Amino acid sequence: MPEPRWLDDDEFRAWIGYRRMRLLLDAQVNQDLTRESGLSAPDYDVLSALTSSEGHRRRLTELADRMLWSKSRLSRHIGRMEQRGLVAREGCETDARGSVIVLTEQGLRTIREAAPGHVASVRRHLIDLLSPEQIDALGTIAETVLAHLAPDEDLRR
Amino acid sequence: MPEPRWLDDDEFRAWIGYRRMRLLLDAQVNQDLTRESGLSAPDYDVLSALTSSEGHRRRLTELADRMLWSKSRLSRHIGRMEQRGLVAREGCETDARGSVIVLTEQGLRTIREAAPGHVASVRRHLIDLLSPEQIDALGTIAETVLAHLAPDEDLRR
DNA sequence: ACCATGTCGTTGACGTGTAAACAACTGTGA
DNA sequence: TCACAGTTGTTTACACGTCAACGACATGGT
Repeated sequence: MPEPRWLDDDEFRAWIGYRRMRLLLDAQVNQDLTRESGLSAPDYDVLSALTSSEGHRRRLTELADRMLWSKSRLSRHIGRMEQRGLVAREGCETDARGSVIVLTEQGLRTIREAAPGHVASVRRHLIDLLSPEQIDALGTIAETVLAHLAPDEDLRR
Repeated sequence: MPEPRWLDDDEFRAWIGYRRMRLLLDAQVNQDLTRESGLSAPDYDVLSALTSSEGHRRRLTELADRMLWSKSRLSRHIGRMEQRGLVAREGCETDARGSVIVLTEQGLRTIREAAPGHVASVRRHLIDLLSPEQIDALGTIAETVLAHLAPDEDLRR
C-alpha cells in the first residue's frame, strides 16, 4: 500500500466538478451541434482540422497525430464521411502506401454553415458564463496539464 | 445567419485547452486505473456510487439518475460487472419490476484496493500540478457551468 | 374491479471505438 | 542490389453505447 494521501474538500470539489462538467457540457454541445448541422462532434473535429490545413488536405497519419486519434479510428471515420460526401480520399504521390484526405466542396460548405451555431453553443454553455479571469484561469490550467502530459509535442490547433 | 460573434484569443485558448486536456487527462487517468486495478473508468464509477450508498445497494434507476447514465447503459454494464462478480442483482421488495444492484464482497475489496492508486493518479496528473487558487478556480468554474446546465437537480456525489 | 397511462428494467438492431493482424510499400545498411 | 525492419492504411473481431420497442408491473381515476 503506497501513501493514501486523500483529496481534501477543495480538491475533491475540483475533481468531481471537472468530471460532471465534462459529462454535461460535452453532451449539451454535441447535441446542439448535431441538431443544428447534422454533424457529430468527431465529424466537426475532422472537418475543422482539414479546413485549417494547406490545400484543405492532409495525410491520414498526420491528421491522426494532430487530432490524437488512432489511425484505425480515423480510417473508419473517414470512410463514413466519404460516403456522405464530406471528404474524399486521394492517393499520395510520394508514398504509394499513403492516402491523402481532402475536404470536398460540400464538406467546406457544411462546416462553414455549422461553425457560427457551434461557437454560439460553446459561448452559451461555457464561455459567456465565465469572467475574463476565469477564462484565463481555465486556459492556464489546461496548458499546465498538457505540458505535463505531453511535454515535447506541439499540441496546438 | 445569426450573430457570428467569434471567440477571441483567450476564449479560444480556454476552449481548445479544455478539449485537449479532457482528451489527454482522461486517457491517462483511465489507463493508470486499468493497468493498476483491472477496472475501467465506468467500472470505478459504478463501484464508487454503490460504496457510498446505504447498504451498498441501490435501485437501478436511482443509480442511473445519480450517475447521469441511461438505464440501458447501466443495465448492460451491470450485466458485465455481475459476470465478473463485482456486483449482484436482487429483486426489489416493494416493486416487482425493480431490480436492486448490490456491491459484492469482491467488489468492495476491488475498489478499496484500487482507490489509493487512483487518487494518486489524479493527484499526479492534475491536482498536484495546480496551486490552491487554481484548484478553487476549477471548482468554481465547474459549479458555474453545472448550475447553468442542470439548475434544479442536486448533482452532488 | 377495471382500464388507461406511465414506469421499470431488459433486449435487439445498429453505430462506433479499440486491439491486433495484415498486405503493401519504404528506406537503410551490408 | 538486396534482404529486412519499420511504416502506412485497412480490416477483422470484439467491446461498448444509443435508440426504440418490449413485457411486466404500478398507479390513479372512474
